[in-house]
Amino acid sequence: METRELRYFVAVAEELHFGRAAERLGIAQPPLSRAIQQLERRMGAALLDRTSRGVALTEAGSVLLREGRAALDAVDAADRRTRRAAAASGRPGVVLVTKAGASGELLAKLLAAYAAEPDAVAVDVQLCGPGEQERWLRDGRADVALLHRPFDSTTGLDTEELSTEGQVVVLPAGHPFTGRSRLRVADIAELPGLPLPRWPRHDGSHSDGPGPVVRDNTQLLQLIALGRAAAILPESSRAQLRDDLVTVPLVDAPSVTTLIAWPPQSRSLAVAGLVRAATRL
Amino acid sequence: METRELRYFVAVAEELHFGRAAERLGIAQPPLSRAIQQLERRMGAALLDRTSRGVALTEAGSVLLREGRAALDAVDAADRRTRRAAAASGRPGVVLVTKAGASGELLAKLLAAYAAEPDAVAVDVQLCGPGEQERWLRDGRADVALLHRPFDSTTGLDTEELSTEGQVVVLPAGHPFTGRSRLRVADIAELPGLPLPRWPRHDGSHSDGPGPVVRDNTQLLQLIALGRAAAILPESSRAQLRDDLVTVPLVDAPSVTTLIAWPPQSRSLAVAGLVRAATRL
DNA sequence: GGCAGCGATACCGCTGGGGTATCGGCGCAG
DNA sequence: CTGCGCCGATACCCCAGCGGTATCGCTGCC
Repeated sequence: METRELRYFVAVAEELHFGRAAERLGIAQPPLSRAIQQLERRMGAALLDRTSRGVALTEAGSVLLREGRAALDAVDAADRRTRRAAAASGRPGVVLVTKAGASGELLAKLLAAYAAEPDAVAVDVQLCGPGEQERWLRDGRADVALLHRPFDSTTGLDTEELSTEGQVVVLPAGHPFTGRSRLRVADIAELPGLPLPRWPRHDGSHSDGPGPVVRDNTQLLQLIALGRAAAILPESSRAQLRDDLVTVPLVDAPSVTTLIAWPPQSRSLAVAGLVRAATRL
Repeated sequence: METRELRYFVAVAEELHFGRAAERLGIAQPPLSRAIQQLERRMGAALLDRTSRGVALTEAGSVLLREGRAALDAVDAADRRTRRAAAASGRPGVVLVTKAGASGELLAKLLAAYAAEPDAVAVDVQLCGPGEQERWLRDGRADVALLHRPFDSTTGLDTEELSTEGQVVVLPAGHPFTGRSRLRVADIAELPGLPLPRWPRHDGSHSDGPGPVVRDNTQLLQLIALGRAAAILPESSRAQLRDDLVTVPLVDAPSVTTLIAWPPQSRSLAVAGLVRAATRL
């Protein structure tokens, strides 16, 4: 199976429409139809159910969609990491990715501790959207990541736990609850007029609910300051809050664990050094 | 990057010889030279150092070898799992792989417990050589495996611990040590005339040493019975020993943990059921 | 019944992958 | 030092197959 065929199939399986998939791939529709037919013939299996009004995945097709995405990520990773190894030949570097606005203090300490090691190399810090770190590791854009359990999935990655912390409720200054010394999750559910915000899912859609839609942390904090929302964040994010916001510990919220993670087949000395520095913090 | 190019490169990188690689790939040598040159041009990086007497990997080349193998495994996995999904359409099955001659009793209990579940599907049990389970999971030949820490690597797999046991020394009946109630690792080192056997490595080579070379368990047990070797095995393997062999507990050997493992992106209900049954044992 | 949307088919041109023959460089035996 | 053998690169040819345009056949809908 060639990666070209896989890319074509994944495009059709995602769009469920040959025309749109062809456009996305930058080719005409007939060659795409032919390529998928040929793939099905070679696999000896129907991957798509064609009706005259569109396309649906068969059971085998949905297996190939899931496995094919993973395979394409692995191929992309091979490509990117090879190019990086070639470009950085001589003075290698390592790419660390983390969610914007999380674990800032810990990251600073980690970078300082690692830089003090004798064989330290340059660390390129990249920020990405929530939940994207795993993808960055799997497709080779990054070599090592900081993740946060239970928000990020760690399946298929090697990890080391770094720290655990509780969560706090973030409220606008002056809110009646700001006098409390502690809150419970049940209290939040009925926070008068302060719904929790809704983040976009990976596909761009949103869950139903009353909360305002936010895209980044600045929006979130602004909405809280305006008295339109509340939020639940890890304790450590208090350091970055504007002073018109108040936090109250949330005693029964799940605690947040920060982990350092890397792709399992990584044999890089630099990644090993970072992990060592991180566990010694 | 196409899988064809990757397969070509991996072949050359493994053989370090264009002629042999071409033969292995079933093509002539000149197209192979051209394909590798084209790959290097497209990657913008030298992957091989050619001398007139052979070939060596550059730094970027060894990165591509490691990452490329992983990518090809992922592509193979997509292919195999799709074919299996298509072939088994309607009544799905699941492939479990384990080392021959290990954890037999536990496996039997697991299969019985799983078969008793309401939505159980057929389980195809495959046996493979030591240390090969990980590969079977990664390239799609199997869906779930029984592994043994610390012998098998679990990097890149999701796992659940099932049981932990000590190890015993296996001796021929009549050996002076068979009277002992316990032994230490230091005692084994100087077992008079009974060296530990040597297993072949993945590449077919052997470590140096006095022990006889063995390829499977039957050979091993026969050699022990003949008084030519001793072995260290997990306690549970006592059940399968011939009665001309005697075991003595080894009190300071690392304990052996049996785990159930599956590929991280697995979303199969059957695998989930097996894992559930296993953890409930 | 006509039309619009969608995937399949027919046909064509040309890129590029694979083959054979041969070259050029280097280590080595004599 | 010279001739030979080994190895990868180059030259050149052929055709499989990919991509393009034009069109068909089916189906749901106004």
